[in-house]
Amino acid sequence: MYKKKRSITIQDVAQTAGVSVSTVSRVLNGKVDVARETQDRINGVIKELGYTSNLAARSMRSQKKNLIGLIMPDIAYPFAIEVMKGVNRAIAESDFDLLVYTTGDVRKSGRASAEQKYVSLLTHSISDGVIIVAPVVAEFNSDEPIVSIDPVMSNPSYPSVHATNYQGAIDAMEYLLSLGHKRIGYIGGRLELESANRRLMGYQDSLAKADIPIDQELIKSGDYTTVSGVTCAHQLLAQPNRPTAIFASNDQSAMGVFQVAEEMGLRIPEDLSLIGFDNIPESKYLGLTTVDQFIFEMGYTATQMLIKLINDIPLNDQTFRMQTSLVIRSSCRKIGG
Amino acid sequence: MYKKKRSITIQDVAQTAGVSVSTVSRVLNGKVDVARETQDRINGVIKELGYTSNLAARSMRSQKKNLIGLIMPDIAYPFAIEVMKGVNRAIAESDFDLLVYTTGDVRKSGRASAEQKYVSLLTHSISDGVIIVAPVVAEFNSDEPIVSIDPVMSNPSYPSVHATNYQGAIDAMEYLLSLGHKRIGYIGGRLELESANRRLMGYQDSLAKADIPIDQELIKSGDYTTVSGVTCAHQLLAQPNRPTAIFASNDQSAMGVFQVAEEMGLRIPEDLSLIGFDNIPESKYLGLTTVDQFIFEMGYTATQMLIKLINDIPLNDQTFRMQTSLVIRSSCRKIGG
DNA sequence: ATCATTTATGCAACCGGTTCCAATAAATTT
DNA sequence: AAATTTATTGGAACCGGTTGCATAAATGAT
Repeated sequence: MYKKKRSITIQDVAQTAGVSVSTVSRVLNGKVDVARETQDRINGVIKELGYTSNLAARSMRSQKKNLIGLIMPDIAYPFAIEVMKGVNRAIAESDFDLLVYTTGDVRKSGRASAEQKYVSLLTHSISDGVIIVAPVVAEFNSDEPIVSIDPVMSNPSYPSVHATNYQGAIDAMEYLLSLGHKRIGYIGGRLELESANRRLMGYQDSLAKADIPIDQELIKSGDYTTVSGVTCAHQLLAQPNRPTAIFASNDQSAMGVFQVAEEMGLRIPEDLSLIGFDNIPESKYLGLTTVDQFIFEMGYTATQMLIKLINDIPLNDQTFRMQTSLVIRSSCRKIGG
Repeated sequence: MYKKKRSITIQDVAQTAGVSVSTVSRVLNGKVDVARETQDRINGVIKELGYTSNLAARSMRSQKKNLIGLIMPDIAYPFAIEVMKGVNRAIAESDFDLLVYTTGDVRKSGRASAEQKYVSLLTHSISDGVIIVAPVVAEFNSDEPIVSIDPVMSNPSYPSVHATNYQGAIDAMEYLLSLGHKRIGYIGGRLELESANRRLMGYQDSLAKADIPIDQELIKSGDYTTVSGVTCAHQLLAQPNRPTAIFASNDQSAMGVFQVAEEMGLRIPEDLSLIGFDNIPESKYLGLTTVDQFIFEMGYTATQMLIKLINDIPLNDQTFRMQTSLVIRSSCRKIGG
């Protein structure tokens, strides 16, 4: 039913207006060398026929598309949403429009291989540049600017913005330590991501510095989801000598801990201190003490960097390190206090 | 710096593999009539060169793009985000990928005129179909399927899904009325949207049915934002004979009421009952009693409808009415109770 | 009145693919 | 061995635009 209806092309406009296709193209692109009179006639026809240009065809020849692409495997989790909001803000302030590309599910696409596909999908077709969230490949062969958020490695070949994950973890741990905690459980994130590694390192180094031996039983590896938070929390809290505090490597997994604690009748912070990482909006309501990594700002900054690249303005820094900051709420308490 | 690098095209592949462009195209599209041996060689070259096809060029000729477009003027408010999540879910379950298009700000685009532009932008270029959120125009000239969410009119020319806004408002009001409230303030939404009108109607009709005269002083018109909620709440609560309850036509404006109440030292629900509409995630944390309109499900359903249209499966109903449901939390109380 | 410019427009190539059709070679049939 | 069929492959038109170049008409200069 839909396939038959052919849409109105520039040819139709040209024919109706009695001019050549090139002339129509010129008025569409605001070129000056077309007679006023002709312009008006063509514009009239365009309106009358309801013509709109075909993006695909256009972007195949012309340079500027005024479109920025944002690639994320999944857009339904808080981190992604915050990034989007930041990008959205920067977009709103610019001439560019935004195209968010997603497959809806990480698993739907075999990561690495798919990633390159998506990049070029948007890249040399449709947009002027691309922001990619949590990419896992080291290098893209793309003819367009790319900025990444939270990349695999600390120093990828493309510009990137990421939080000071290591320092953030140190801050979280020193806070817990300062409250007198000695048995601190850790719920890790997706280890293929640099952020997860850095946070884990921060956890371990803090312990070492405080002369507390590392107990492997206290380190559980999750994948940044609430579900994995639940699993890990169970493992952690079922132990006979259970930890007095848990450092969840992101807020989503911390939410899992909240759930398990409630199930088990453990009060937070009375019976268990909990600290997260990210500071997603929900954390405010839950009173979760966490490390703010300013996700919104990361999205905003990445977009600004990308726009600079598109306009051939050199970047001050290839990688922007977003300073994290501990936000203390009510999920931690002095031990025995 | 970026402009020079030409990306790898099908021509390059063909040349390197020593075959014609058409042959490469065939193996790319999995056509059977190519010799095994040739296929392997070409696939090798493709991998070696890191070739990926140009979406724009491809979609210009071929039918199926396996891409769905979602158009929203702004993606940074809760309603939009919930819709996206729903769409995301349906996408994840399907063969399709998703392209979300936004200008980042309603004001950046002159609505109506721009709207058509965006639709055709995605429509006859790149995607197989489009979902458009809160469109204001009555008809689109598009050669592709369209489904709208929360359209201007109750019966637009295109398929749509929207909540039972009128009934939802009635439910909210009857609840308030049943608690003994007689002076009920109303904070309206964007009146160009059908949803805002229907809810207002529900408010008025409920009052009429309960034989309570309508006081224009109690009806303030906002625009669905928290900011406007604040403004309206001020106007409502500054009155000498202030309302004992407020019905905010969406949760975001209800959040504005929370703020103002706190400022004025009014406790909710002790001093003021408050009810919202939408049931956005934040409402749970705020304990806001509200009318759930299942935004996630609307996005999910719209996507399923669209996929049906794309596959030429007829729809049971042109317009899907999502049943609303009152969710009672802790922001309302019996008057004098 | 003639020649040089300028202005307005059309022609045709091109962007990177897809697809129909024809051509060639190999395999089968008679 | 000739005729027919089948399996591969290349050629070329086409999708809907943009753009450099050529041409024609109009204007200005001499």
